Amino acid sequence: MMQIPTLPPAVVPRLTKYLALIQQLSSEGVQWVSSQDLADALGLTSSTVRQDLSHVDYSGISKRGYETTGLEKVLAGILGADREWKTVVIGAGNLGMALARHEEFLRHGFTMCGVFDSDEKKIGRKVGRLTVRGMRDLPAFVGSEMVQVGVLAVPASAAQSCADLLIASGIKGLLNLSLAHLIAPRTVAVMDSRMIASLIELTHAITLRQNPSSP
Amino acid sequence: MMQIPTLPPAVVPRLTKYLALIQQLSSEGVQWVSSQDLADALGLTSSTVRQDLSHVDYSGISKRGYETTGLEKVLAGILGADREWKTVVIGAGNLGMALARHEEFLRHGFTMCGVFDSDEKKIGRKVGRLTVRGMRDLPAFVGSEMVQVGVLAVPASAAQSCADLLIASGIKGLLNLSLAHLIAPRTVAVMDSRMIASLIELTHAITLRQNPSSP
DNA sequence: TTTGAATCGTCAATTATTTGACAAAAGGGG
DNA sequence: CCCCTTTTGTCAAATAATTGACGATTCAAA
Repeated sequence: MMQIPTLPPAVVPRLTKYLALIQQLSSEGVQWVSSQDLADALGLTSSTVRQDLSHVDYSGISKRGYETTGLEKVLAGILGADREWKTVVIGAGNLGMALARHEEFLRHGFTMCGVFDSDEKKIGRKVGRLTVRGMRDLPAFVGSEMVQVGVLAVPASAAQSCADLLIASGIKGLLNLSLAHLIAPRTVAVMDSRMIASLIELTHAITLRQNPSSP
Repeated sequence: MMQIPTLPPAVVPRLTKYLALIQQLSSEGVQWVSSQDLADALGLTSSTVRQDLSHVDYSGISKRGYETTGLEKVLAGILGADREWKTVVIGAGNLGMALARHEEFLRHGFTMCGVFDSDEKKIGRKVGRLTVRGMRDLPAFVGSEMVQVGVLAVPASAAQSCADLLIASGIKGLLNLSLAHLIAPRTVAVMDSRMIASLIELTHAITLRQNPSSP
């Protein structure tokens, strides 16, 4: 079985950046990429890139760098980006509906197989080739369809209760798009991708830059 | 003028979490919150919370903790969450349209004042009370409306060129929702909130948890 | 074949972050 | 009023992340 050593937490987000960039490069026909190339493109030092890639079971070659196709394959394997992931969206508001139709997800291996909402009025609506279902159907659906990933596109106030239902249904991982902090057992992975929080960090950064005491 | 000392990078994302939680608590009528309360709710240690808040010009009181309304105000000031931010969305696909209508943005002070797309066929479509405009109108619009924030909801391949146009138009900050890495001058703040990248980190975490060598 | 330049892998030094510890402050009960 | 408990603010220790340095390797050109 393939080795998957635990990586330092700071490394994982950068591996996703390397993978994204290398996928682009290899699709453009680039065959070799050096740690310096990656660093320049991503605003890092080449030392950081080499240190990160030392955690990965793939060797570069002096004077050439890393072969894009090989490194792409290894990174995708470590990150799980070489598999299909059955995914449901919770919340059929503007955001949830848009995500259910977002082709980018499919392109990266996330197969949207259901959209759920607690609002009776939304049940039955069409979203692309899917139909909005009620929350009460969720546990059976996740169980029978072997859904692994749930995307929470619900208001912060509903996020924890939706998460609890998904967890009880046997979901493996949650992507939280709400501003709420989710509590989950260690057996379930949770990642936050909170646009509002990012926007607030952004306005902090803007304020700093406009302030004379900034660096 | 208000002090805005530069904060350690690791602290800022946590301040947004404290703010979100305290806003919820104070709306529920909670008047005092201790570092331990915050830590428990967010999965941190109370030491980290106190260390973080020591960067902030606001004192707690022994035996009580921090007053929610006061701390909320100070955090909001530091993070820029007490102001209005004129915002445009670039990209009128599923995601861009959904974001333009997302009430959560407005509720947090981000006033959507324009949606832009390079696709001629999309120009003129209605998005709530807004109308999709062409990219060529963007520079004049950003300038005359004093738009400060741009949200990039375009494919990775178009992200950098859209960013360049926004930067040339005088935008102050960018929220990048694409998988691409953006390059910008230091005068323009950039934050990434890449759902696909988060999903890939999530599948890595799921894979780890299913692997016997995991912690 | 030898030399020179580019680039890797790794180690050690530096810098940053998180944690634990505790004196001082504040409130409440006797 | 004094003591006991809770909780802050801060310091120093422990841990983690990043960077710089350099020998080893590889390729290409002389």
